[in-house]
Amino acid sequence: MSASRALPFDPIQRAAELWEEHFGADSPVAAMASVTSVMRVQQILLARLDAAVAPFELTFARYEALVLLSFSRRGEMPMSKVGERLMIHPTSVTNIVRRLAGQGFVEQVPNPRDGRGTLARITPAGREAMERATKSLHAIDFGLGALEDGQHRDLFRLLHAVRSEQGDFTEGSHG
Amino acid sequence: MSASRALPFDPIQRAAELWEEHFGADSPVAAMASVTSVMRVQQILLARLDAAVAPFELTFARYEALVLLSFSRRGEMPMSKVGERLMIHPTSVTNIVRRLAGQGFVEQVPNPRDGRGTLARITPAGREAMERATKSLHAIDFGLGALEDGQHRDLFRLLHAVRSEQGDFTEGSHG
DNA sequence: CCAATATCAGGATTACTGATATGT
DNA sequence: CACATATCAGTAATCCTGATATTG
Repeated sequence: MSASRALPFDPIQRAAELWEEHFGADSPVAAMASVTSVMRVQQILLARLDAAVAPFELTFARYEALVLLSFSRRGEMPMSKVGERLMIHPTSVTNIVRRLAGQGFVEQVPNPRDGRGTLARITPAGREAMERATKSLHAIDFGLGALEDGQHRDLFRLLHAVRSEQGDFTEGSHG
Repeated sequence: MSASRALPFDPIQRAAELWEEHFGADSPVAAMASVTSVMRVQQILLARLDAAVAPFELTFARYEALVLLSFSRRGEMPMSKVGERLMIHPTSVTNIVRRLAGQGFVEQVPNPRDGRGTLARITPAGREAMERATKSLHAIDFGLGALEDGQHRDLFRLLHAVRSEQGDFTEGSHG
C-alpha cells in the first residue's frame, strides 16, 4: 500500500510549516494542506475499497459500473450514459465494460433505439457479485469508519462546493 | 478532463438517494457519498494542478518532489527518504527522480554516508522551475479557491482523522 | 455533409510484485 | 548471513489524443 512505516510527525503538517517559512503567510498554505490531504485520503480510500471488492474479482471502478446498471430500470444503459454518470472517459467505459463482459457480469447489446449505440446490461451473475461486494463495503463503512454521520455531511458539503464550482452539475441543493 | 457536459443534477446526490432506496437507511449512505466525493474532487484537483505546472514541464508529483528537496538543508535527500515523505512507492521515486534528472532539475549522486544509497539533489534549474510553478499554483489557490481559510481547516481536520486512523503518522496534533 | 456513438491504436503516468546487484 | 537500498522487468489500471466505421 505504498508507504510502509509511520512517521513520528504528520508529513502534511510539516510541509505546511515549511511552506509558510519559505513562501510566507500570504501564500495559500491552508489550501496546500487541504489539497495534499485530499490526495492522500483518496489514495487510502481507493486501496481499502479495492481490497474490499477484490475477493469478487472487482475493482472499485468496475463495482461502481455494476451498481449504476443495477439501479437502472431495465438493468441496462447506453455506454455514453455510463460515462456521463460515472464521470469517466468514453474509452474508459469501453475498457471497463469489456472487462466486466469478459467476466460475465455484463453483456453488450445493440441499442434498439440507436443503431450507433451499445447498451451495457448487467447479468444475474453481475448482480450477485455486486451484492456480495456491497456487503463487503458496508462492513468497512466504505473505508470511512473514522468519521461519524455528521462529519460525513460536513465533508460532503465542503467537497460539494468544489464540485459545484467545477461545473459537474447545475443544481446547488443537497439537503 | 474526462466528463464533458454538466448534468442537471448532482450525480453523487442522486446515487445516494438510489442507494438508500435499494440498500436501506441502515447502510452507510453518508459514507458512500463522502467517499465518492473525495474521489471526484481528487480528480478535479489533480487536473487543475497538473495544468498549472504543465508550462514548466512538470507534473504535480514531480513538483512535489522538487519542493521537498528545496526545503531540505543541502537541497538533497536519500531516495528512500523522498519516498517516505511523499508517501510513494520506491519504484515511483526512482521513476520520478530519473525523469527530473533527464530534465536537469535534479541530479543523482552517491550517498557518501551509505555506499548503497543515492541522493537526489535539486539543481539551480530545478529551483527555478519549482519557484515559477509555485507562483502558478499560488495564482489558482491550489485549485481550492472555492473554499475559505476556515473551510480549509475544517477539511484538513476531517481528512486528518482518516489519515491518522490509517497510521500515516503517530502524533495527533495539528493545531 | 456534419454530428454523435463507440471502438481501437498508441502514449503517458502511477503503483505493485518479484528479482537483482551492491553494500552495511 | 541477514538486512537495507535502489533499480529493473513486467503487469495492471487509468486517462488522454487522434483515427475510424457506423449511424442519425
